[in-house]
Amino acid sequence: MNDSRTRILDAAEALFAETGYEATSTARIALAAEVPKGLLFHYFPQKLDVLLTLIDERTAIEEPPEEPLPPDPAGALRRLASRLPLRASPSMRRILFREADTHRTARERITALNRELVRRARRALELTLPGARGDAARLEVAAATFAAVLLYQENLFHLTGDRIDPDALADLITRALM
Amino acid sequence: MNDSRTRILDAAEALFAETGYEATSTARIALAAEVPKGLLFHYFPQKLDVLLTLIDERTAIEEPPEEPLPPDPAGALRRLASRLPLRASPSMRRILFREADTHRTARERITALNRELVRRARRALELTLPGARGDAARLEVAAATFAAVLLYQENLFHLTGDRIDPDALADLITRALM
Amino acid sequence: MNDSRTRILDAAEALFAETGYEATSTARIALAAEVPKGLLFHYFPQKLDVLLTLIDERTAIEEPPEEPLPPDPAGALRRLASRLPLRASPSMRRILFREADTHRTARERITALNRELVRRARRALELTLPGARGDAARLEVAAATFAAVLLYQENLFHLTGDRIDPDALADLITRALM
Amino acid sequence: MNDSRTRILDAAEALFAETGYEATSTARIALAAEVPKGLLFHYFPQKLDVLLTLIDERTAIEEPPEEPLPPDPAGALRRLASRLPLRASPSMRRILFREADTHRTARERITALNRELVRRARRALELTLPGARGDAARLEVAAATFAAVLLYQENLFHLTGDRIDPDALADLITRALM
DNA sequence: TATGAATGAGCTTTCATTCAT
DNA sequence: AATGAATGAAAGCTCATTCAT
Repeated sequence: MNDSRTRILDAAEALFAETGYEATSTARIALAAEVPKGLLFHYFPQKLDVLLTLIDERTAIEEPPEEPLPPDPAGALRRLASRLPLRASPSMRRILFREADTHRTARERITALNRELVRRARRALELTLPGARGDAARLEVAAATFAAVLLYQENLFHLTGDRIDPDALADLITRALM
Repeated sequence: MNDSRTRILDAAEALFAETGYEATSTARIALAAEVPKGLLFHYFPQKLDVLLTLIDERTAIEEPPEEPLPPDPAGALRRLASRLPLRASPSMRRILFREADTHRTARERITALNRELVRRARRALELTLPGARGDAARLEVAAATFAAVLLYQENLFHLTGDRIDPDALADLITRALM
Repeated sequence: MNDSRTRILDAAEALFAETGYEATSTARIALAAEVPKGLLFHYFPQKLDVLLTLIDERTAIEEPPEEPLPPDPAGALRRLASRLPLRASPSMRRILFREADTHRTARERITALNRELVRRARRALELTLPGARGDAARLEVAAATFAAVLLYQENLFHLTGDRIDPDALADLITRALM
Repeated sequence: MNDSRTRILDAAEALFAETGYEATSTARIALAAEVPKGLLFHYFPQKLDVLLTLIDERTAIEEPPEEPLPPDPAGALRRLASRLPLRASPSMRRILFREADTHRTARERITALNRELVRRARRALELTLPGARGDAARLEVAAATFAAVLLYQENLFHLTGDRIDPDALADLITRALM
């Protein structure tokens, strides 16, 4: 139901990801969505509302899952690395990172994502390396580093082309704490 | 001499950094540079040329310095972290990262920066940790991780607000290799 | 209905005829048509489309009529001369000839007009001068000459101011073939 | 001597012929002439002066030659047809005809050319067909027709592509008067 | 909801022309 | 005579947005 609205958002998602928000005209969105130009403004009074709606409805920071973590630190980090706690299509991820510079809403999502990622990494390390708890500061740095690399990959990998193997990363971080 | 051209580039640099390339009109650039609109196109036939010229003339990947590295790995990494091998103002850095998604020239600079950064980190670790040379793969991951965090900071720090202490990072990486 | 589009074409037709395509600005067309500047580009994405549409919609090469020709050659040519097989206003005719040099579409129309004109003249002479059929080459030259003078008048008369009387022309051509 | 001025005129001649006066910018002329933009305006205060100078200096209507005409009418016309009494390069001829619609100076040259052409044709026919002198009106039409076809060829031949053989034309006109 | 014509501000770019050197 | 930076009006065109139907 409400086919048009969805088609508009689909088209905008694809175009924003490819060309960027500013360089995408509402006319092009309507054309790609096969919807009359006027209808776009029926659902989204301003062009900006299309972007905000996309971020609002098509990106979400996930809660940590219920399943128990693997007992070893490398395994725990590896599982974390296997999937960012961000429910969003590849297109939406690109949009989120690209527009974060200029749009608060996108920036807030990324901040939340970063925070959640660090929190999970910290918790995973705390649980699997009880001995390391003594040095809380070092553990924090390890968690932040882990999160930074994952977000770096998400954001800049398609630019630099070099990818860090998640397993090797998990292994590296673990070693630093033992 | 050639005051106007410089003023145009200065104005563009500031505005592109603040608002992004697409959202900055040539009229605003000319106004900020206090030159007539037409003059901008005398020096830069297309708006895009302003951006490309900025990247070309105001960003450069530095060659590694001559000075000897500190003998300890943490110290060597720390010195590396203290300054990216990128000769560019803070504004130009923002522009470089923001436009990398859509402009090949910017993307190539970042790729080169990443490569140079990894190369230096690798070399620093090889020289200061001769024993680690045995495990080349792990050393490579360590170098890449180090570079990733530095670029992540450069790119996303002003978004997430969390900063990883470079000294602690250097320490962490070093530990993982011992 | 669709008043604006027609008004734009009307205004363009008048202005192109008077000043030429290149020297007529879209702003002047919109002003003369009493429509906002933007609307012109709603109907015609490029300025050139206005010209091409005019040529396409407002000039047409006519098919020969059904009515029987007068039995005598001079009469037959005279009727031909009385009306070019070109359905187009005087303004459109001027535009067609003036822009033929630089626009293929206009050139093609004139070529078609020339061909049709020669074809009709040849046929008129063949039918009314059965005896002349023997010298096909001379008849062809006569037809081509007749067509050339008519198109010359159309194109250059308002320049030179001298007009050849069509009846006298028909008479002259006929005499040459007897 | 005065190389620059000549180079500007040469470049303008080529460009006006190819693209038309309006569509040729002074910058393009200067570029093609390999002359600084400012210099053009030193020699020609206005762009229009370039065109007027070209017409003034590089087109001229020729006086009739001294040599005696061939004694037969077809031969006399044939010689006339072999060369228009217009001293001008092919480029200048195109410019003359193309700009005649909008520039009085060009129009006046063509009018003069037409008049001279008719005058010569009339005189040729009078001299070689003394018997025809009786019907002055018919002779006038013949001369005008002859001139019209020659100018038509000059102006529209490269458009329609069909060329009337001058010998056959001379023959046709002659026959009509006998 | 749906439609696409209408609007006008603003965009990038072009241009003829000026002028200090 | 030579030069190219400077000027600003105006060009073609794009755009988000409105609105009558």
